[in-house]
Amino acid sequence: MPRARADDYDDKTKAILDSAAALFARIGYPDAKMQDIAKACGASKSMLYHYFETKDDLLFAMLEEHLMLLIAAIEQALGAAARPEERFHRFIRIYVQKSARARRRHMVAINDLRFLRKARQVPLLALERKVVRLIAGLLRELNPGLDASLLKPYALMLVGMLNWTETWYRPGGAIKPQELCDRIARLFLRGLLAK
Amino acid sequence: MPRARADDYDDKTKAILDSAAALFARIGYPDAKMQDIAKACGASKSMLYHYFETKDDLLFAMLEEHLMLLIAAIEQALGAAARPEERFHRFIRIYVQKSARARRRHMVAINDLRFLRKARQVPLLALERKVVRLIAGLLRELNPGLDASLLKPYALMLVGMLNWTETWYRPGGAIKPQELCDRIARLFLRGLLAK
DNA sequence: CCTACCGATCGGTAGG
DNA sequence: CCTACCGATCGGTAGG
Repeated sequence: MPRARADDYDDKTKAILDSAAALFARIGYPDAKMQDIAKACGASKSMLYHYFETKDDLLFAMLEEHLMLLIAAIEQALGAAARPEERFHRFIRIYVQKSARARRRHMVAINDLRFLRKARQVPLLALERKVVRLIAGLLRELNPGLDASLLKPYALMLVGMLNWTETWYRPGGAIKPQELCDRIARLFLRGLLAK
Repeated sequence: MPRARADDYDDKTKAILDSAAALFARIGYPDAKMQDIAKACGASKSMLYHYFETKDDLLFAMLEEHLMLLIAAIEQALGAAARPEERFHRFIRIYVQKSARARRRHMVAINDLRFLRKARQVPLLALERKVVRLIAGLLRELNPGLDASLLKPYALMLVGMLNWTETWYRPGGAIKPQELCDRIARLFLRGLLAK
């Protein structure tokens, strides 16, 4: 009979992913060595390989979990019983006002997904496209007159603006997160709806 | 009397940087080996080290040249004798409708600058900040009533939208480059100026 | 779960 | 004696 999994197996998996995400976000996936991740979470390199078969598997698990959580959060915001404008604001807040933990993972998704081999990227890119589809659907509600072929391009313009905030915006600075969300939402909405 | 530098020294330098930029843009700086760059431009690895002391020097030279050319092009577009709105459109066109060569370098600037060590990043980050300053100055002309502390955040929102196009926009697709530029410019301008 | 390693491979450099 | 390279290989380190 195989030995039961340790009680704290899932906790340790999360701890490893948190340490790795912080390291990947700071120095990037290629420069983050398994040795460094191990030290950061008080484990041995061998222990890491007990939880993840390869370094790529670790990155994949991190990004898959993050993107699925992000999609679930977006779907919840978009499913609310409210006017499209209100749901748009909710979406922006979900996307920008993430926890520090989610922000680090989002940076890794933006910067380091490309270091997975193509076959491993495919399911993650499908999740990213689902985010774009959800946004495009919301834009259609906001501006029913917009040519359908332009919904995704506009969604991607918005995603670009939002993702880029990870490179320059610091929540502790002069602009409060709520204000940033409002300004981005208003800029985009007015631009989209202007006659 | 020292032997003169080979006549084609500058040509070879450019050929190396072009091959390296294409490779960096496709697979990223860390995975692009000096050996691969050498093969791509029909040179030996030793020849590369004759032109660039280290791999980092090669990346630095590529990005410094690109950012200085970009700034020069932006300054020319902004210096034109025309209304601010017209100069804004010129700026967007400069930034989006780059040559394939410049697009590859821009992708490298976005994705791989972080793999230089901190000290080497500093002068390049200063050039990037100059781009933001130039845009912020233009936004001030477009909307003199906007709080000065918001000029750079708005400039960065625009930069995000523009830079992100490198990840999804293909010039050969359904949307012509000129149309993309017009849509981005109008979206942002209307959003910025809406009452 | 650790130390001790391996097979492979890297950026950079030697002699000529 | 210089610069411009080449073929070969170094010391060190990575993931596993």
